Amino acid sequence: MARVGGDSDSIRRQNRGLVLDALRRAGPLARTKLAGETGLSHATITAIATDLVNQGILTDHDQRLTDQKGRGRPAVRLSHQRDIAYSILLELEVNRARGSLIDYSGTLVDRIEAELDPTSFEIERPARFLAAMVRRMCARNPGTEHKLSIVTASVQGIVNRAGNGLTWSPIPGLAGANLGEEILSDTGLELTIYKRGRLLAEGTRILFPDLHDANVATVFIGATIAMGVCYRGPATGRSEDAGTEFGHMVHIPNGALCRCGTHGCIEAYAADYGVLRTAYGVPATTRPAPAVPHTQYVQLIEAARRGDPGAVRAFNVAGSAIGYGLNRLMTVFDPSHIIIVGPGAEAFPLMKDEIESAIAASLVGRVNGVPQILTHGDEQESIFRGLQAKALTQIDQDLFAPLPAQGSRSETA
Amino acid sequence: MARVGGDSDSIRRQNRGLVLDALRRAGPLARTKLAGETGLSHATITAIATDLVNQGILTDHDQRLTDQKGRGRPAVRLSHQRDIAYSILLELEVNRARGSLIDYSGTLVDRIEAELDPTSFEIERPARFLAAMVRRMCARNPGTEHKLSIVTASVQGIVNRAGNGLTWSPIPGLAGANLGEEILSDTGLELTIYKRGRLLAEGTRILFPDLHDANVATVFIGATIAMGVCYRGPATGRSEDAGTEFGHMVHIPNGALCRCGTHGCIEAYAADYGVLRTAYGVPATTRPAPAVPHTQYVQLIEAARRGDPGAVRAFNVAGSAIGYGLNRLMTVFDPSHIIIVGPGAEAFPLMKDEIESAIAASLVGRVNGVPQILTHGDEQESIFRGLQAKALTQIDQDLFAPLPAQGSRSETA
DNA sequence: AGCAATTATTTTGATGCTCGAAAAAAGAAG
DNA sequence: CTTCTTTTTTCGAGCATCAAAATAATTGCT
Repeated sequence: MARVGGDSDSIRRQNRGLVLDALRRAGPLARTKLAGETGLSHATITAIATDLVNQGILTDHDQRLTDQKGRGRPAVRLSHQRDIAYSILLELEVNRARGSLIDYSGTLVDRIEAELDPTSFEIERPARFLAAMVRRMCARNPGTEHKLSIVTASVQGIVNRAGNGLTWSPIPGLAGANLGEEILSDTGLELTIYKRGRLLAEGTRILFPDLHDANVATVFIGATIAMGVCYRGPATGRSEDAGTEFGHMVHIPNGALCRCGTHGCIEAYAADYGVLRTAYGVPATTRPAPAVPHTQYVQLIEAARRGDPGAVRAFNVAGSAIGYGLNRLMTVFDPSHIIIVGPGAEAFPLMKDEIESAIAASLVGRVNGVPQILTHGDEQESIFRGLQAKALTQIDQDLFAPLPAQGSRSETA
Repeated sequence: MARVGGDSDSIRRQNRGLVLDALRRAGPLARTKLAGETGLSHATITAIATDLVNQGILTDHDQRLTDQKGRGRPAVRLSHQRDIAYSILLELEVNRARGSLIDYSGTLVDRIEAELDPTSFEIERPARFLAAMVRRMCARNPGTEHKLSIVTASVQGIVNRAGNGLTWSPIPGLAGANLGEEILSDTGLELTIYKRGRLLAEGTRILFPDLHDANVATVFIGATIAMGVCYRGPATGRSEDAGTEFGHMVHIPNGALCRCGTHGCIEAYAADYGVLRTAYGVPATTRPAPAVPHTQYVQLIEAARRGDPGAVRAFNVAGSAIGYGLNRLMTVFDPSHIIIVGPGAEAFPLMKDEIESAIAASLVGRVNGVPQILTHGDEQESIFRGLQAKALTQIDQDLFAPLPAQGSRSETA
């Protein structure tokens, strides 16, 4: 029952967090700028910076180089000490896996890519597969293995309450496994799992800096339909982000068959396989193909642009499914902006009218207006950025949380 | 851009908030218990308590009375000083308005009830009507007017971004008015507006203490359909609550006509007027009646219990609308519990099967299971409790935020 | 009645973090 | 070589917390 009482320790953590966070967002900064950015006094910044530099978390080495213009003592810019910590980012998707080793500044150090097929995780348990990836990257980059503080993964599916595994996933063989514990016992490393849609939202927002303070829903349209939301609390000022199962919101009860086995999901109408099914008049009860070649989807977009009636109709149906989904979402979360990412961004003009009219057919859409809709094709970049931001923030917190100061053993001896 | 840096002031506020909050939740407590409850040290509790008692916010007068059993120095219990502040709670609904004057301990001091009809706010501007209510209660309770620190209101409809008015409301004549500013300029009092569904959720959760740490969706079923959610952040530990426009989520595109003017809203199938329309075979395009007598709704429940086919079917349709709404909600917010409040709680057994099968027809429902569904008939109590909790918490924060200590003017003189 | 035991609260001294103001540092300009 | 400007550090307080010791207020026992 005991609540956490604030003490001078929590405030130190908070202010150090502020400093590290400001450096993440704005790049290398001089102490004076940091004071302005964080709202702390110069004296405090000096104290914190000295501490962090002594601990090897920050460095002010050779940062005085550039844009020294006017007179006065030149500013020394602080930046993250790149080699104090490393992190591995794992991206899992239906047909590919990618591992990235980044340093504490966020710079990519090494990368492994692998193809997956439906049997991959029958042959080798997912945790073993990922552990092998981690080990291989450590081996290729000597000196990193002891400084590897965190492993994060992007996954598709429904994450369990504990956050260490999946209760369902479109990736065959991935669900059920308690990835977190298995990897921990295998490699000794903590794994943090994030839903892909959530990272997509977080990462895309980073790419649209103007939307930093906005409520945004990010929709991925491609082989699946996914969504994440970024919410900025009006009173608390706190920013939260979350993944959703938007793609599996029921659009039409007992409707078209979805890959997940349910009937009538938005995905079954708006993902690539759904659009193709509609376009070619394949019965909506037909089991979806495992994967649609990218070129086929692009060709369909071309056909619709040329006015091919079947293709046009297929994108109208998809737009309507997405639009009604957004219409329904808006009763719970009313975003000021919607961003469409992934291959479907190309097809947005073909779906725009249907989406907007479906939104306008709801009370909230009518009263608050249709949110502004933006597009961004490259979803891989978003996911990587999101994962990177999550990992680095978590390292920041881990690093300054447990350190009492330097020279703590002289006290106990 | 400047962030808020933590300082000793913020930590004082936080810890005082902890103390006041613990007393709200657990009633009068001795300093020792308070230390255990808040996690603060005894020394700190003494300092804070002394301060708050000196400021007249808390009192330890005559609280030693009861359950003194064992030996040792008897505990002195602290409680809120009842007459240091008062608050007025306004509840606005389609056909009634209620004002309650409560003291700082939350005790009801006075109450005014009034009936509303569709022309009420044509005759008198809503803000004037409410201001008159406030003034009348102050006049009837001498000594309160200078101690009235806050006015809160429960409203139905869509609250604007600024949070001081409504952009739409089912209460005729209420939307558009900038209630907050009008009341401020009329009475000099700050008005805080809360969506009724949100209070319903917050208040109902207070009535189910076991659900304090759960994610709950509270659905009101009656003359309208409303919903609020209480979310407990897994990582942050922060608890948030929010209102939704669940009742106006589109169930069937271009479906039955809703009171809001849109077609196909859940409300149009599941609110009292919707159920009656279905039961008596009235065309779904018929304009809804302004109000349904409570007895008529109860009679329909009775009829369905007896097995009357039209009535049974009407509740099945309603259950299906609500169930698919929950099904869709769960893609965005996955509650562990659902609470049904209001007149419709009585009809829950008639809708249970439809609701649960609709939830089970979604991926999330299938994978994570159907949430536990509870009922609670009295929605008035929930709203009052929610409003009370909001008002008192806000007073707590206002009271200890701006006070630098006592005797601050001797410094400046 | 008087003293020991027990539990609640307050006092005391120390710690840790912040802040404002003043001082020191590091060049640029003249 | 001196003066000016801007950045960074130092210094002395202020303030809220905590642990431990002291004090207060009762009950129970002799």
